[in-house]
Amino acid sequence: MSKTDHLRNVPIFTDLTDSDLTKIASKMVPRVYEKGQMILLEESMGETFFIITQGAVKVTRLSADGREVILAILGESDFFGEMSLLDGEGRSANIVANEDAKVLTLSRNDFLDCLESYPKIAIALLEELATRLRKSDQQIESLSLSDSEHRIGITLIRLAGELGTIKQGHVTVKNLPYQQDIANMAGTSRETVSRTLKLLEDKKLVRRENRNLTIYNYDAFRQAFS
Amino acid sequence: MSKTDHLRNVPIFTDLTDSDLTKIASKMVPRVYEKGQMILLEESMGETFFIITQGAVKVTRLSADGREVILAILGESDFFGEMSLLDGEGRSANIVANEDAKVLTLSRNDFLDCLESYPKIAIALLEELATRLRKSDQQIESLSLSDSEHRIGITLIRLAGELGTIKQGHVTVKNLPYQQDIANMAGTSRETVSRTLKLLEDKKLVRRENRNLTIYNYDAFRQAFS
DNA sequence: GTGATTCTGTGACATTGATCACAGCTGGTT
DNA sequence: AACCAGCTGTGATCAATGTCACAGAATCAC
Repeated sequence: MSKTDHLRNVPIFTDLTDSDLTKIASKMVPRVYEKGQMILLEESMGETFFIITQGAVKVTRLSADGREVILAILGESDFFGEMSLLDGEGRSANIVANEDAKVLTLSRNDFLDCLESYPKIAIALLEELATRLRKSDQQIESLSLSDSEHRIGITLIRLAGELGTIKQGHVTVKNLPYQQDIANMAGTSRETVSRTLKLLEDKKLVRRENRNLTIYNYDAFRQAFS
Repeated sequence: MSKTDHLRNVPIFTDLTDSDLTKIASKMVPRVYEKGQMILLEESMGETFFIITQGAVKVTRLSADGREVILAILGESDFFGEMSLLDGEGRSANIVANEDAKVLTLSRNDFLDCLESYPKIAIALLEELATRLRKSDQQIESLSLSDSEHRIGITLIRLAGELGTIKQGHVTVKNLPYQQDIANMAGTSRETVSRTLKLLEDKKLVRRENRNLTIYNYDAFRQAFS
């Protein structure tokens, strides 16, 4: 797939004409990362905008004593790095390649030029940030009010939305993240995730085989946990 | 103060000329709310953009069983309502007047027109949303990793930032919110807030008298809790 | 000022879920 | 096949904190 084709799939660029896309694509520089490699470090100054063309990354924050919170897992056609370009603050999160990943990058100036030249991009980006803010608010609610079973359920829903494929009402997440990562997303411990997954399986809400997880009745599951 | 004067203080409008401001101001309709009055209900469709000219509001989400999370307390020159205008989803939060409040409102269409006509507004708004997202991420981290004492400390810092006044290194928050509200911001219980405030007072980190709270050494306090 | 209402302080108790410890699996490598 | 590393399952323990109960303050309304 050409750079331009990749850009077409990115929500904030969908409104543009092919010639505009090509113009932007010409400014983007591809990069490749291996699984586990750090893409961006907290504290460093943000100077680049990234679009994922292949693979997945995780967005994390680390506490002083090394514990990790996973804020999001991003996949193909998702983008990141826009935050510090927009408000000029330093990075607030680390980005690590969760699998081998390819990205396209845009420099700070080119990114800001895009925003000025194509108001539609700015508006689409506003839309995207609004959606993310909404998800964050949900996350804050669930961390504040829910017990671990619910938080893990909500996390599975998030994962299903990001990584799953729907087939006649049930969703399958292939290559489920490790329990430790699920725990870091749900704000709980690895052991609790282990126990809770078994519990959900006993309740016939999900099935696991190998590294895949199936939510039997996605709608009912969402009903029950949100 | 005239409508135009109020607008000038709002971050997303600061880059505009007086004549532009006046044009926008002419489209804004003032409204008044009494303390405790509901301004926006979750689930209703978002059709209005609000700017606070006086007083304060709280942004909350409610769980099924009636418990409340306070996502933010907004004061003069803050705005809200933009989220569902941007992404077209329903409201995700309730807004309640926390004290008697005056606001200016702008209809959905006028708001979107503004964004199209004045790209600077869109960019300033992007900046603001990026900042909010950053705060949400911090909040998620602290809910995931910190114990109740730290979460309450961080909440006091938030309140100091929103409502406090700095004077030679120590910050005073006049009219501290009720402990129940602090608890709902910090994701803990009212009783724990009571005990923790006393603890912080015993440690000589804060002082309380009447409804005011003083953080003795704001910088050190932030150091200790973030 | 008196009473009513709402907020705050504090002890006792119950419960959730973190942590520790270790055994069992699984998948990749030589 | 044998090994190793990293992931997962599971019991035991225990601390943090939510919940309940009630008394004492503060504030409000008349």
